[in-house]
Amino acid sequence: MATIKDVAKRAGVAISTVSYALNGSEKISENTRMKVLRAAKELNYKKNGFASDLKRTKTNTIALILSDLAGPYYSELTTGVQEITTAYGYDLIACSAQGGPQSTAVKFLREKRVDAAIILAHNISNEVITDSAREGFPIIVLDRHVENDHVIQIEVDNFQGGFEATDYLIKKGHKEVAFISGPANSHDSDLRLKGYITAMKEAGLKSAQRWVLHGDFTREGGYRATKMLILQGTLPSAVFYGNDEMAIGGMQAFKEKGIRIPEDISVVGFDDIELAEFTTPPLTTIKQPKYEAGALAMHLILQKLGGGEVNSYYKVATELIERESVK
Amino acid sequence: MATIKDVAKRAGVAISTVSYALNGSEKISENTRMKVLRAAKELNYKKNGFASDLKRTKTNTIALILSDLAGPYYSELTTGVQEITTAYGYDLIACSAQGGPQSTAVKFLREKRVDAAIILAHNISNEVITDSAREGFPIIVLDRHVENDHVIQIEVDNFQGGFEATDYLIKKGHKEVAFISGPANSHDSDLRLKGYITAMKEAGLKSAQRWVLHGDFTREGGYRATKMLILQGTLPSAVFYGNDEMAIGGMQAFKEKGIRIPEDISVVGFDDIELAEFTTPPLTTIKQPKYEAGALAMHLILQKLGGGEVNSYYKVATELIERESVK
DNA sequence: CTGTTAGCGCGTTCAC
DNA sequence: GTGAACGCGCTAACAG
Repeated sequence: MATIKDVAKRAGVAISTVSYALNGSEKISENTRMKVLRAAKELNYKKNGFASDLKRTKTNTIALILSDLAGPYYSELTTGVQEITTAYGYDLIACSAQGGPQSTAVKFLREKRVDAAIILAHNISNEVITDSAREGFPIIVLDRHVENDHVIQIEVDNFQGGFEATDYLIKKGHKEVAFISGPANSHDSDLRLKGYITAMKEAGLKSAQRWVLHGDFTREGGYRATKMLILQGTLPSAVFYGNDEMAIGGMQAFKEKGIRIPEDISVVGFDDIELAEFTTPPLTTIKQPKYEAGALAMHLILQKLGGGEVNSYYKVATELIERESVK
Repeated sequence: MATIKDVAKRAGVAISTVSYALNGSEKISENTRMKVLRAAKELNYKKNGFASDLKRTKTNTIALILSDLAGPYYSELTTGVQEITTAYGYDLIACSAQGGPQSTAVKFLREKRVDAAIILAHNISNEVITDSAREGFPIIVLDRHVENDHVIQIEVDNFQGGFEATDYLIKKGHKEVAFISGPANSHDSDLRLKGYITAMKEAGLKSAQRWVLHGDFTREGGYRATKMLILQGTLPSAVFYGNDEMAIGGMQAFKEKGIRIPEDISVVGFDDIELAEFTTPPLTTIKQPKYEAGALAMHLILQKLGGGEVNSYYKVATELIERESVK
């Protein structure tokens, strides 16, 4: 691998001259620049990215940290982030938090391999985050709660979403609405549940214990929870699933028992994943404004990186997407 | 940010001692090690990733280059890559080739910011690839053709897949089969088309010009091509779409015209994307062995990195997934 | 065995 | 346009 030194030698100039010429500085004559460019080409010279990052103490790249590179993939969020990133000449890499403290994500965070990070991963500990957070290294966390001066939080309004879904069902005439929750430690699921309970209460309805079941945000979990619901004998008239994946699993369970949606039971999900549009029937759900969240995250990063001040907490609103799974 | 120097000072030892202690060298007494570790902790010391990469001239990370981080996302492929990567202690990052020569992907490739790369992006030029390829920097390209000694190719057997799909339709009794192609410059689409033509020919059937339509691998493109097909007046009895996205668009077009699948017309796709299972009716398609391709790619990289020799071309077989869109 | 010195790796940038 | 310091961590060689 040719280094800048080789180029300098070949072009017959100083190393610094090569650096200036290659980086488009004004102080180099057109003539010398050509010489340098030619030499670089002949040697197939490529600069070593680290060396330059090391010197600049800036990498110009932002990390998007996901719990698992292999999805479930938030393509809208990524789009939001990506558009802003490229518009401002930053680079974006995605890395996985799979593998705990050994994961790529943690390594990049700790070792300052990027200028800023957007974290959308529940499988990375708060400790790692607070530990890496510091002045001049903006970290944005999505949908989680981290107490730290240098961490900025963006949260989807899960409470409102839960409320909205339940309220919609109630307005449609449903009086007995079940809720299938996410995993026990999920902050999101908790808030959706609170929204559900509040809506029920405000409508003067009871959210009976036996109609709040436990799922885990997976299709399989939704399927199992729904089986249990069916086993209980009497069915509610509607089910609000904590997310779409579980709703899909649940619909599968109903289908197997010959329970029709929405004729026999109504179903609402949460997230509005791409699949939601393609289930039979298409799933009514609460859309998370992922694109907006992503774009906002990048905007905040740019502001911080530019030395500006921003708030440390943002909440983005959900939206009800009416399809055909509710009667 | 504390550096190794600060830690040395605080622990009252030399810089090299700190380095040895932190990297688990034998030559440091337990006592000193503790002192160093404590000092590092107190200062919240994190090593600077670049400095060490620079010295080692090795990053221990592999890049997965995608045409667009925001998908269409090959989650199975990623899984294949990811599993091997983590099993061997390498880091994996995904980056986008969106933005041409300015893209993150190109930068990482040229500037040697990773130890190896897997490229699954048609929007990156062959020139960039051959230009970056060199001894000791394994590059694997998926589903594309690059002439270079240092580039390893893995290709799905698109010809066989195209043949298989068409042959299946023929065996089901279809005599008039249309094909909707991908974009004009797509090598993949070309081979699928060749497979289609060969199957038709072998069965003694004509692949009439008007039944080979042009699409672009998008849902929208499939929709438009299908509209055109319908406009032509007489319908074939089956359509083989160059990929699933187009098939989904096409099914939409048929539905709008009241043409039933599979009663009135049969449909086969290609890829077996996740959605294929959820369309109405579920889509019969050709599955690409993405997981295997990803795992193979990583295995080859590890071998090359370990100094081994590998072939420069691999072909992986497709598989027909029968669902309900064919009569 | 412990710790130190010195120099490397490569590009950037300041002072001349 | 140039020389040299610098960024930061790693490691060989050497002294204690």
